[in-house]
Amino acid sequence: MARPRKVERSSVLAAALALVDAEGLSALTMRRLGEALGVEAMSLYRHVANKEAVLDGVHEAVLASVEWPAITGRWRDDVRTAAWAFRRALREHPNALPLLATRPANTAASLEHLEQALARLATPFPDPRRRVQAVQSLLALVIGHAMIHDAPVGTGPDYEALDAEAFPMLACVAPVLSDYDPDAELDFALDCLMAGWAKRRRS
Amino acid sequence: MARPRKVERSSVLAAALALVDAEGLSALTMRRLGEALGVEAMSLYRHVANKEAVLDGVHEAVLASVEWPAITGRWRDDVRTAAWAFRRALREHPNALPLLATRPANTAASLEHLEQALARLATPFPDPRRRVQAVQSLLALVIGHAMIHDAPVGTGPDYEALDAEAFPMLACVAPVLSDYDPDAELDFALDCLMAGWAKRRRS
DNA sequence: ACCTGAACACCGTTCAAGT
DNA sequence: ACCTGAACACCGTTCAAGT
Repeated sequence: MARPRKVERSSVLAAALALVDAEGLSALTMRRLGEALGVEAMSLYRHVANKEAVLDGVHEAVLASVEWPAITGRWRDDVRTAAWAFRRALREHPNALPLLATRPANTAASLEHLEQALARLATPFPDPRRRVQAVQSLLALVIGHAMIHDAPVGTGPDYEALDAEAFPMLACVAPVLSDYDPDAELDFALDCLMAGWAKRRRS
Repeated sequence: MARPRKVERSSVLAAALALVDAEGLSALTMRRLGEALGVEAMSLYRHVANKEAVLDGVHEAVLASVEWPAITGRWRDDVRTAAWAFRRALREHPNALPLLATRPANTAASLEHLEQALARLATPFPDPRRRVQAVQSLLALVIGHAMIHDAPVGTGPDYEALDAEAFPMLACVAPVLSDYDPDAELDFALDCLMAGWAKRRRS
């Protein structure tokens, strides 16, 4: 592949993310990563501690790729645009999603990520505990949404052909699944969550 | 380990889940799985197509382990108890969480899972499209919540020691993080989401 | 019919050796 | 200082051979 010579930590992690995006997590091996950088696998150990550190770096790179929109002061807008910015970043790297379930959140990128999200919730949640609960709920919703909808396609279930006796509820909603819009789903979920927040605020 | 002789698909998958629970996904190898069953690795290929099929089976086993509570007809109660039943099942198998991001949802267990969740939402959401949006939001929230809170501990960030200049929002909420209750967070999120649903219903 | 041994093409990682 | 070759202990998987 490329031949950047002058290998360093940042270029190793960039190559790792590119490899994951292009061919999936299982394609990320030290040997293939070295190959992408025009270097033998063993050379990588000069720049990263081990493969775990590479995975941590990929996780961090994904979080760092979120482009946080400017804060306007209208909290509903700010929460919505921030959620979409996060969702967009995850959509760029669907193959990296499993890392969100295995990497502990103690990197600089993780902290910055949480910092940015918290900043959008200071207005509706003056109480710090509620604010943390709200920010984690919001992030959980976006992460879960990405998990459900960005899985490697494979062959999705054939909802037309399923057994209506065994799965009556699924059969009932099957017609809407043929042209289902995941983005509308997230918008709806954000609407509902924020409506609940607003209601809590008033009471 | 054990010596069940009479190896079959179901016992292979049960052993696989036990191995994942005990030592993590990376410990799940065909050789170790065979060892746990008192058999050589190659024998497993008589019962499962390949390792992918084992991972699919583990995923399915986790979904199938959800103990859906009976439906009472009070939809708020039913949604809440169902969400907690799902959350409890995920908590039993934190090491299997990454599989939720990689396995396509076309197994019998996946369909049954969705069927059960949909059944709790028929009352508040007579419209099928809204019902699907709501069910996916609910599942996304629980999945994301598990991802955020059930990660292999490692060393969480030391919120006491972080740079208050660089992360003012985190510094502000740091005091509440020392005794933070993830369960309360999910309850709060469910409250808010369902309050939003109720409001939508009225309008 | 079911299990195994040997084999192949891969892994992550170490370490002495090269420049 | 940085990279490499050879090596070790592992992988998933195939297939002919055993019982």
